[in-house]
Amino acid sequence: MPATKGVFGLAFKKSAGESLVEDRSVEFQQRLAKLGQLRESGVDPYPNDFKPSTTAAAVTEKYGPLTPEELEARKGESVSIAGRIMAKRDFGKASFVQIQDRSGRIQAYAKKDILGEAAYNTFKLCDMGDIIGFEGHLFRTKTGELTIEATSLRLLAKGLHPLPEKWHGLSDVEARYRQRYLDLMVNPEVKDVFVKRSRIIKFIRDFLTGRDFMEVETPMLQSIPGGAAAKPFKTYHNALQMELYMRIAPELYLKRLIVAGLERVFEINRNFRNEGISTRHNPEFTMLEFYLAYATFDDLMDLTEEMISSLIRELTGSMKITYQGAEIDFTPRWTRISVRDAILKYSDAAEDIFEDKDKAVLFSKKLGLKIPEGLSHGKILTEIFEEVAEPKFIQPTFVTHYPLDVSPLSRKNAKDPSIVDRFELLVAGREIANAFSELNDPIDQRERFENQLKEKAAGDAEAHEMDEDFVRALEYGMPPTAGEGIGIDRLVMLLTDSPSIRDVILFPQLKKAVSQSSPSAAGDNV
RNA sequence: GAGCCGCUAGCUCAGUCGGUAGAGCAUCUGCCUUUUAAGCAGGUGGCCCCGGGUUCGAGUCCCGGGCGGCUCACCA
Repeated sequence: MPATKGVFGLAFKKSAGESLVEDRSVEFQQRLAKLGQLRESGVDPYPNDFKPSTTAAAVTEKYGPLTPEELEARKGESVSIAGRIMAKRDFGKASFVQIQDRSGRIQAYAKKDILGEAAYNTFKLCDMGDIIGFEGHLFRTKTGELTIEATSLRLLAKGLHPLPEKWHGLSDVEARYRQRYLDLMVNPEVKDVFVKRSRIIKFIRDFLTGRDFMEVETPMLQSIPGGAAAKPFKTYHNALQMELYMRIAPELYLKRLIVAGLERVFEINRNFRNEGISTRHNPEFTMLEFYLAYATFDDLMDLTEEMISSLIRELTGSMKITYQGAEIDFTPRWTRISVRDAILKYSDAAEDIFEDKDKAVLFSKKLGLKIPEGLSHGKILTEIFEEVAEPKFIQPTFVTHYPLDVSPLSRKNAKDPSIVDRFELLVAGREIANAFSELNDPIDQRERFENQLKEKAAGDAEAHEMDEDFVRALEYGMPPTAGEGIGIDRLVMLLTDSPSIRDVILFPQLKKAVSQSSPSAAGDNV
């Protein structure tokens, strides 16, 4: 009604300033008016003294199996629930509402006879999307639905925005990412993904601590961004007057802790890489890295197999998952194949490409690969591998023995110094884990860094930096160690059948939204 | 960075050949004390992403820009 809108719109303006009531939808104005009515009738629309006694799921579990007669007999048992109104079916002097809390939904029945005139009038001013709390006992409706009959009811937080549509939910992808709280509120399958993500991380944490690993946290702000080949984010510390980088990997710090004698450490935390964004890349992403002294990359293949297969059993009760239509079987033991054998198996390459760089260049050209001038032999072989073999590994596969010059931190193979004792775990054609026997020879490590510096000088922006303190740490002696990194986001994608990394990150990185509230923002963008 | 697609009411979407901007849900008013996307009747609600251009006339056609999605490139 226009008169009501005008009156309460004006009343609100006086107390809270004009900006809030301008440029808003009609429904926002209507809800503001209801807020005003509630305050005028002495109801605090945002109280904080209500404590629910239980949850929707717990109530359903406890009372769901009982017959209507049994429920009638237990009318004296009162429960209290708090949550958001997700549906409202109003009959005038009685009403059904669906209440959603963290556990799920349950129906409540509000009847004027029971609640009384004043409380029912307050309830009438509650809308879909408001948070309410109520107390009552259980009964079953004519249609058989377990329902709480409210004996008292309170508004706990007034919502001023209408909720997305009850049937289709929120499907606009951009809105889902920018307003993830709405996505989580109305799309239950989205919440399921993040519940699963939480369980996965907890499982891994328990798995490793159960094997005497210690969880640690190492610097995210680093003066030398090391441990991976990637472009870092740069930042500046004012008081220290120094440039810092967001870390691209924790590796070099975790290995310092191995030098220190911690022997078994892991970290689950964020890495930051200043690179492109895609369905598989977010600028910040979560990485598990763990290091185990007196072990080799062979040991880590066994450990990884055990960790991931038991994780999948725990999560699904089975050893198989479906990812984007492909069935993937994690039953051990997984295939193990070297980069060299994989190339020979999946292409018609001759063996001499591994000994003769010119032959490798020739073969890569035959494949149609664009190989920049000056690319090292090992990098060319890696490119060939990625082209011909990587997409073939749908089932979990350990690909071992990468070329030396793409692995500046790995231990050389004892028999063939052109390759390293390293593996990547590939699933659905994607890298899930990367691990190696760690290089602990400080002289060798220094030479590798120096080679990286040469590549950097030759134009490779992602070549590794020299880290003198890390080399010095190795000079004190690092026990023989194996280390591994697992991209948590990509693992979660796999286990939740999510096609995009944005589906498994709560707030994925997007460009700055064009402001809807300040008209001047359009000018700022030009 | 390139190509393709999208952007219309709070949400989900129509909008024909360029000719007065629509539906469902939500919301508002009235009725309704066991509903299940409750129902019945009647209303409100629009910077058609932004800026130019063509035209008597642009949501629609053309150009430029923004944001998003997908694919490719990049990212071992």
